[in-house]
Amino acid sequence: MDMTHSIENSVKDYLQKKYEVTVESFEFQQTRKEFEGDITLVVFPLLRYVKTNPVKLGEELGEHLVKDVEQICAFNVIKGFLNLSFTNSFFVNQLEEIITTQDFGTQQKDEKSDKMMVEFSSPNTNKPLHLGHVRNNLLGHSVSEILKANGKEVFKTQIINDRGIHICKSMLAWQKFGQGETPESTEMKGDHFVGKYYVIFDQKYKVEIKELIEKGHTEEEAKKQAPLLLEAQKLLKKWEENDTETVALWQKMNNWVYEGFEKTYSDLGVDFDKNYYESETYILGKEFVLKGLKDGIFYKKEDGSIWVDLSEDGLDEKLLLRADGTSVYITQDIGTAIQRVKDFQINGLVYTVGNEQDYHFKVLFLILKKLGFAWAEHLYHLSYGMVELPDGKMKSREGTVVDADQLIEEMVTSAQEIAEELGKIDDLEKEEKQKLYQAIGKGALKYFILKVDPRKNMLFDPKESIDFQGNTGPFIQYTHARIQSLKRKANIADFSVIDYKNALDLKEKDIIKHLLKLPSTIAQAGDELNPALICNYTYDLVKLFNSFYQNSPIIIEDKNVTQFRISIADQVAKTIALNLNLLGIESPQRM
RNA sequence: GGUCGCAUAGCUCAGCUGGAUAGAGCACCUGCCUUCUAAGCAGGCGGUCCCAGGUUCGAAUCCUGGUGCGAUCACCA
Repeated sequence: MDMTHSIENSVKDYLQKKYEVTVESFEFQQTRKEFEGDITLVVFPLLRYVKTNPVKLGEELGEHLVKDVEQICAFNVIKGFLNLSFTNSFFVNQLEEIITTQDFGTQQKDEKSDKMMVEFSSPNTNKPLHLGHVRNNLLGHSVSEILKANGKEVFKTQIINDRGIHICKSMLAWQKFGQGETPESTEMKGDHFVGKYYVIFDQKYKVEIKELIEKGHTEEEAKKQAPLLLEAQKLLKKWEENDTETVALWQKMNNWVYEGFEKTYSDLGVDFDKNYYESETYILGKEFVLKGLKDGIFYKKEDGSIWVDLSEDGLDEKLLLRADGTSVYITQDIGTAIQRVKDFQINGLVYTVGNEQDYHFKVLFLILKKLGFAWAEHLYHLSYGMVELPDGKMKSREGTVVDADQLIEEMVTSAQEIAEELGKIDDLEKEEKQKLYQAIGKGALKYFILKVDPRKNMLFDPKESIDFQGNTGPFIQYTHARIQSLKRKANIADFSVIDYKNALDLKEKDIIKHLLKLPSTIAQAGDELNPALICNYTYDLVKLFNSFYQNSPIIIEDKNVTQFRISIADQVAKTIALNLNLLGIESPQRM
C-alpha cells in the first residue's frame, strides 16, 4: 500500500551494492503539480553518502527504480528532485483496495485498545454557555471521535463546577429580587434564567460599591464590604455547613441550569459518558495531599497550610491545602484525576481546557508524577486558544459574550434563508427541511471553529456572518449531497467492482493519491489531538473532486467509465461522511 | 519584571519532522447553468512570511537577539 517503503528498499539495496553505503532514511514529498510525477524523492540528502552531483544521482536512481519496481513506469529529474510516476494499474489496484477495506482510514478497537478519557466543557453553573464553551465542546467531541477512529476506547466526561461563590451570588439575587419567578413562569431557558440573576447580582453589587465609595471608603474596601457580597459569602458558608434550606435552593437552581445545558449540548450534538460534580469531588484530593505530606513530597508552613515546592522543575511553590484545611482548585483536580483512573481503568486522559490554564496543568501533572502515579505520564492538556472578538477577549461582565444558543439559532436561520432562496429542496417535507437547515447551519458553525488550529487564538466577528461558501462546512456537505444525487441517477448496483483498462486522467489520479493519505491523516490528527487536520484534508479532497466533477462527465455511454468514475465518487462521499462525523457534522443526502 | 505562546496577501486562515516559483477562502475583477445539484468550476489581481544576525547545498520552518500582541505568575476557578 505505502509505496515509499518499496522505493526506499529498492534505493537502499542499490546504494548498498553500487556504492557500499548504508542509508537509513529517505525524504519523500508529493510532486508539485507543475511537474510530472506522483511522488518525489529528494536527492540532496543522499549526497552526504555518495559524492556526486544531484542530477546525475537522480537519473541513476530513476533508471534503477523503473527497472526494479513494478509500479513505477517513468521518471524525470529536475535539479535535485527525482520525480517518479506510477503505472495505471497501480492506481486502479489502490482504489480497489481502498474501496474494499471496511471503514478505510480508521482502526478498529479491540481488547488491547487504550482506554482514554476526554474531559471537556466543564462549565460553571451560574451562566449560560458562550462561544468559548462552543469551541471547547466541539474540540472535545471531535477529539473523542478521532481517538475512537484511531482504535481507542474513549470515555467522555465533564466536571461541573456546581459549587462556590458564583452560584451563591445567583441564589442570593434570586432570593432577594426574584419574587418566586421560575424558568417556567418566565418561559426562559434555565441557564439563561439563572444567568440573569447573576447579572442582577453584579448590577446591585456595583451600586453598593459606588455608594460606599461616596461615603468615603476606598474602592478596595468597598468591594470587600458591600453588604451583598458579605451576604453571598454567608450563603456559601451555610452551603458548606449543609444548611437544609440553602442546599435545597442550590439544588433547585442548579437543576434549572442543567436543563438549559442539556438543550445546548443536544443542539451541539455532544454528550458525556459520565459527569463529575465538584460538590462531590472537592474533598477527594485532600487525603492524597496529606499522604504526600507524610511521604515528604509536600511540606507544611507554620500556619498549617500545605505546599509543594516545584522550584527544581523551574516552577514556583504552590499551595495545595489552606491552613483551615479547605481545598483549592488544584486539590480537587488531584483527587478527580485519581478517581477517574479508578472508575474507568483509563491509561490516558485528555483535558480540553483553554491555554490560560497552561501553568495550572503543568503543575498538576508534575504533582501527580511526584505522587508516584505511573499514568501521570499519559495526561495531556489539549490547550486551545481563546476566541477573540474584534475588540479583544470576550468578557461576561461587560456583556460582550457571544451566546451559544443564540449563535446556533442564527446559523440555522441563515441556512434556511439560503436554502429557500436557492429553492432546490422545495419538494421536501417540512420536517425534513428543518432537519436539513439544522445540519447545514451547525455544519457551518462547527467547521468554522474546528478548521482553525486548536492551539491558536481565533477571531470571531459577530458583524460578519459565518460563510456558507468556499472553505466551509456547507461546501463539503454540498459535495456529499451532489455525489448522492449522482449515485441515484447512475443506476449502478455495486460501486465496488473495479475493472478498468483505460488510462486514468490527472484528476482521477489526484483523488486516489489523496484518498491514500487518509489513514496517516487520521493517525496524525489523533497524535496531535487536532481536528483541524481532518478539516484541511477533507477540504482538499472536496476541491479535487469538484474539479474532477466539473471537468469530466461521470454518467456517460461507456458503462465501464461510468462504473469507474462513480466508484471514485462514492468513495469520496464515504470519506467525506467519515470525516464530517469525526467533526460532529452531518452529511446530508440532498441540499 | 519572570515564564509560556503567537506574528504569513486588505480580512480570516493553511503551510507535516528544513526542500522546487510560499498556498486556500472571503473581498475585488473576467468567463462558465440547452449535459450528472452554480452552496460549484476555470482564470485574474494581491506577499519585505514582524525585524536583524546565525546554522547549510537549501530557512516561513531550526538557533540567538530585538520589536509588537496575548496569556500566566491568587489561600479565584
